[in-house]
Amino acid sequence: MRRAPTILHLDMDAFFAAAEQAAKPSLRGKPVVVGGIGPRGVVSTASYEARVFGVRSAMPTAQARRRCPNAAYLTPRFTLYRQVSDQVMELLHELSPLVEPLSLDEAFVDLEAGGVEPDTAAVRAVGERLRRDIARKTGLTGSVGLAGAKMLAKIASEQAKPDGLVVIEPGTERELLGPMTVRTLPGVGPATAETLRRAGIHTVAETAEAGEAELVRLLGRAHGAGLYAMALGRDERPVVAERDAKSISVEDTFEVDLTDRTRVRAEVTRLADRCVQRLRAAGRSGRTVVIKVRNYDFSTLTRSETLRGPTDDPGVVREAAARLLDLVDTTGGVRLLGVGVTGLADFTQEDLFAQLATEKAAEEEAERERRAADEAARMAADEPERPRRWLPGLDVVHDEHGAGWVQGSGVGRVTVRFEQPWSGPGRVRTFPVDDPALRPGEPLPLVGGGPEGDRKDTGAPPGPGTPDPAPPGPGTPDPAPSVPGTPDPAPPVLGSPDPDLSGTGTPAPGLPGAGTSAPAPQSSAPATLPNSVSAGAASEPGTGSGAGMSRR
DNA sequence: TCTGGGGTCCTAGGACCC
DNA sequence: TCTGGGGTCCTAGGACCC
Repeated sequence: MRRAPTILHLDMDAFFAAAEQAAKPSLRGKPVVVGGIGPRGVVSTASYEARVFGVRSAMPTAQARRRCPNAAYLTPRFTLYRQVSDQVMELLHELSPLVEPLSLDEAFVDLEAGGVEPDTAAVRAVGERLRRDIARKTGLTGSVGLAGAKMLAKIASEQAKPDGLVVIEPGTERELLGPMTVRTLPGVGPATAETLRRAGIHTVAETAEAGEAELVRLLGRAHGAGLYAMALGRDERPVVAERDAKSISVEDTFEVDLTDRTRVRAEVTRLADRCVQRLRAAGRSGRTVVIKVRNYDFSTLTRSETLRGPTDDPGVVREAAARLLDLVDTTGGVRLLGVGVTGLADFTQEDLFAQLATEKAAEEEAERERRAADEAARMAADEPERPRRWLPGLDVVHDEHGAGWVQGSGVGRVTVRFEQPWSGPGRVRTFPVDDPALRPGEPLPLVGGGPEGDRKDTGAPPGPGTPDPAPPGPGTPDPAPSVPGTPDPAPPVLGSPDPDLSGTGTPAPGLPGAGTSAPAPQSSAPATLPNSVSAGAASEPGTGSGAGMSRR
């Protein structure tokens, strides 16, 4: 606990939704919900306008739609969010070398390590300047908390929201925290709160009064002791820059539960490949392969297998995942599948043992065969060249009308609003979904684009050569002529009424699962056989879990 | 029309070793 | 031959966070 509030916590306000509003002028000041669009989607972020209607993060999107039918429901555009996040993180690094990102929109900064004078006036000035810089550079707002400890800085930024700054003066924390609910403390979720409630503990002050021994009894060693310290305002955790990832995983929830075992196997294979792609992109390899299965009744289980050495070989991960799947009964229907890798290392098996060129060549040959088999499997699993899915919110470019975004689609049509971050609200046009003039586009920068911004392919060419009779282009402050009466009298149905293009990039439901998914080719991977046999294997199929359709 | 996707950390039991 | 004790690895599950 420092004697000056030199730990800064930054939290961008309604980040995803705010970025969408900055990108899409017609949505400014209106309720916007970013998240899963499909029948099983959940809300990632709701704009403040949508929160008024009770829409919250983690709420099922279906429920959000009931509460706020007129909001724009948009699929997330992580490419954009990452770009903006990079800009923000860059600003933070100008303050100190010690920056600890918590997510795309949140980070701690150790101002003391950045040489900022350890007094309230100085850190406050730094915080305010940061907020101005963020607004100037990204067009978005962020809230800043300053305190002598991480936990308190985070609580401060929460209190500062939206678009504010709060300093917690060292020495005042116990008084401040005392009356707050235990849920304020980091690490206290629904389960812990319920345990504490049953013990008559509701506030932070009551948590402190309970004493460490009691908390440890209730919650276990680590959690109890940690919580007790937090309740006293004690938090010595240092700000740590860039930690290496410890696991990499991918998962998909299906719009309709999977029952066909062949299809389940094909999906696990796809997930294994996606997981390895990410693993390789990160330049890592992993030793333990994990699969995750969520059943129709939401019960969830994992199975894992530790290999003899780390691998980034797609075939090896696929085969391990397939073996693990064999341990699981999926007859009731599968809602979600996941594949992950843990025990990450920075090297691969080949680096260590494959100096021999012959071995290397064999490896590559096997790899080629796998890819071919893969391709065949994909064909067989009828995944034709990816039917174009116009998800609401995504960027598009039209040959004539330029850059815009998908407002909705269905019954063979797609509705696009043509506007850019720097334009006025744009107008809406509808096309056949297979209109060759319409292509997916790239996110446009929120700030600094614009007519003179010399963008290529934004479809907002400043000069001549804009055949559109009434393009909402630059210099045309045109407030959406097609929508008279400013506040969208009939807010276009955002999101899609059409079930077949809902969803999150998961395959369309109702595929006949015609997968004659080619059996994986010969493994030939002696270096990565399982090291141990799962102790639980014997008790697996048929018994307990299989029939366990109880609970809930 | 209930409940995403990507992570982290902790606990607990069994195996295995000394 | 009434049975220690610690340490590490592996597996499974759960809570929590954004």
